[in-house]
Amino acid sequence: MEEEEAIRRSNALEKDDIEYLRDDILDEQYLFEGVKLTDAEEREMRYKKKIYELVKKRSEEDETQSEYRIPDAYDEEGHVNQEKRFAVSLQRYNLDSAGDKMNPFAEQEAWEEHQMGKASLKYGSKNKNQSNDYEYVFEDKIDFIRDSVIDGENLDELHSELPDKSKEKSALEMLQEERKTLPIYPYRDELLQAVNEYQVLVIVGETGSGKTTQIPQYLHEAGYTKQGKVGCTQPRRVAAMSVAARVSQEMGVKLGHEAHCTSEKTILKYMTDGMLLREILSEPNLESYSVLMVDEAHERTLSTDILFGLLKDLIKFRSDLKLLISSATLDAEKFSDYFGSAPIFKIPGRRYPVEIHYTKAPEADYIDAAIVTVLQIHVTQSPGDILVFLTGQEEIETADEILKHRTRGLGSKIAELIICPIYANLPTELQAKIFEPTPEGARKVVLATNIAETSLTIDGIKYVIDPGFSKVKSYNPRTGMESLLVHPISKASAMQRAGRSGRTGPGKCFRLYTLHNYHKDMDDNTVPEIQRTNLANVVLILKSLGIDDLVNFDFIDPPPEEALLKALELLFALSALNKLGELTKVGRRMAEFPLDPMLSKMIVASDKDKCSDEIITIAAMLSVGNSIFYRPKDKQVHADNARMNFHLGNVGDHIALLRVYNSWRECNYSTQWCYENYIQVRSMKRARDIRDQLEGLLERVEIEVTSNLNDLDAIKKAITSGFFPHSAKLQKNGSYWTVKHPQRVHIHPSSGLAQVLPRWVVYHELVLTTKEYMRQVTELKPEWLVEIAPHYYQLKDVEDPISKKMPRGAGRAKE
DNA sequence: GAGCACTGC
Repeated sequence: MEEEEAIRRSNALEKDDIEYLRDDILDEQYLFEGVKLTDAEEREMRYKKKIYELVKKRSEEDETQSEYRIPDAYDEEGHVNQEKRFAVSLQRYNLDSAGDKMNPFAEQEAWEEHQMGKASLKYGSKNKNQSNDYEYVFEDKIDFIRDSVIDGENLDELHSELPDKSKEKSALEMLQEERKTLPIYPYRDELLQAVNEYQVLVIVGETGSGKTTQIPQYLHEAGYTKQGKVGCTQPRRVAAMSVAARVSQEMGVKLGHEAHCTSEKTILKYMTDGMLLREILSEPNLESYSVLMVDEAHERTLSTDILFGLLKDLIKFRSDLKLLISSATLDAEKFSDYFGSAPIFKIPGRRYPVEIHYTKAPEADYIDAAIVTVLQIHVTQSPGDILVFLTGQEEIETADEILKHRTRGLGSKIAELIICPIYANLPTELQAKIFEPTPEGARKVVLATNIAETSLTIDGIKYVIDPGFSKVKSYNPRTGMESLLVHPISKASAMQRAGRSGRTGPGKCFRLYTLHNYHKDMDDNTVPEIQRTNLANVVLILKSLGIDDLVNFDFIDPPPEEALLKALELLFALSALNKLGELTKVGRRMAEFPLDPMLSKMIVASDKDKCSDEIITIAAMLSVGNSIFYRPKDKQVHADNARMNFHLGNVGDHIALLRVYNSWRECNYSTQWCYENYIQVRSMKRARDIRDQLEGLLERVEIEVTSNLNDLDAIKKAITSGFFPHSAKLQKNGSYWTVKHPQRVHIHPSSGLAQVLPRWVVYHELVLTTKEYMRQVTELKPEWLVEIAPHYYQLKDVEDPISKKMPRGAGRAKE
């Protein structure tokens, strides 16, 4: 009976299932060797082995090649470059596949060998492998070598000087007591003296030293706020807001008065770096400030880099302005050099030691390696949660599935493993799961993107698994194409990731690459954003500040000259600059909007077509990005159907976005409506915020808010006024050819027009993934191009040889 | 018929 059933089931097995099955057997044998199984468990195991043997035997008969899981392709712009991935792991992979060709059953043999090894390990050899230098976390698949320990800092204080909560104290007094326990407190007077003495100071302080909350308060206490505000910039909005809230609590004032926000009385202001940048536009000398602190400068955001250039110049004219640059250790010298050898002031952080482990040999499949490592930690290491860094949503979903599968069925034999995925596009309700405390006896494993590297901290993490990759946005100024590619992280990122394990106690970090990889294949620092992004917006801001010689602007790291020229070229085409490179009236109006120039131009142009109301909605929706539609893996069909409702009539993606927003507004910004239509509430709220802001700005540039919803052509024309450089023409084979700077592109499959293929389109952006895709596409009448941008398009550009052969409308699906 | 790290205005 059991035999027959096994044969029947083995016939139905897919390749993936076989791998799962084998993994199950291996897991089970490894994890529970020596543990007495119940009868049922033993039967189950016997049964699984039977199926596996049957499948194995059959595959031998078929003489099929055994398959090794190939590491994900590392795509480069336009092609796949395997070599560029960690060379060593590649080497190993090549060796393996060479072996494959000679022996199609290599994998099966390896499995048998493995089983043999198991038998001998049982009798004691396991322990012999362990020594102090080599810590074998598991002998099975991945060997780790303990390499170093990042020392903890300032720990005595942490234990001894906690505030005495036994005495009766007011909340404010308690907060004041707590302030004194921060690592920065003993350095207060020394720091103030240094600020007094030098105009620019580089402050090096680990997270947890209290620098962000305390330094502005110290400056206030020392009287700097009598001459002007103390401003402090953060790369992220949430950080700025939460710090402001904390500080106003400590100062015993209401948020928005003494700390943060805009009123006359504001003395401490926490803001994003982008906000300060825009403030310089209206107040070039920043007269209302006496001190500026650029926090988290090592993150090198686009705005931080621009601020550096502007502030370096500004302090020459404002000798009374104090500048503090706060950074993590690695970049401090560089900042100091840039600001004329400014002194560096070091503040210890509050961190526990972290042990760093490297793999002994490179791992070709890092997802698999990460999963194995999770299971090993779970079985062999003391309690504490695990954080795994992966590159994207898809990887996280895959890892989630495999982990669930592998732990299922183990039931009560191992402690519970709670799997929590986290990435930016995950709906908020699901994100909350990672902050729930782990129940007694269970262990939490967080599968995260880079979001966990800087943007959020999770308590209770003791183990970090770092495969060493992340997705990096890059920009090709020649083609104007953006791409999001998997790339090895920098050493600085690796340190940051490791540090995430030592926040609440001593931690361990398992790096799924070798020490050799770390030294040879990883850059010291991540390439700053300014060198891998579209600079159109930056150039417009600098131009409106009267900075004309951009090539010689004092960037701390200059962007590629080609990117600057491309940006100038675009601004000229949009009529924001004249032939002399001077800002025009249109350009001045555009600069008022905190958007990419093509979006700003679209808004400014909407005045003419009397559809500014619709256009600012579209601009807001486009700025939110591609996180409007929610498409869970198990409900893709429903989600796609819901999405197509907004595309009825093949109106194009821009109008579809407008319909989404208007429908949401009509039902009173209902959350329920979002759920029903597979729309992300969070993104919609953000779109609403941006839209409100844009509406306010319309008034400033004296554009009336007018609605022209019935004339879709007017709306499309306004879109074209901003995006005419992004036009493309259909080719016979269904691909498109961009009109200027010709290259082959395709409509992204998520577009409502992907099946429709209009002859002419205007697109929002080009992205390179598996192909060159246009994302957010709307149909266009070619004569508009000549009408709207006669300086850019001539009749010959839009003459359409196809149209002479095909009647109008051919090549399109029925509407 | 593909796939999207993060952030900001």
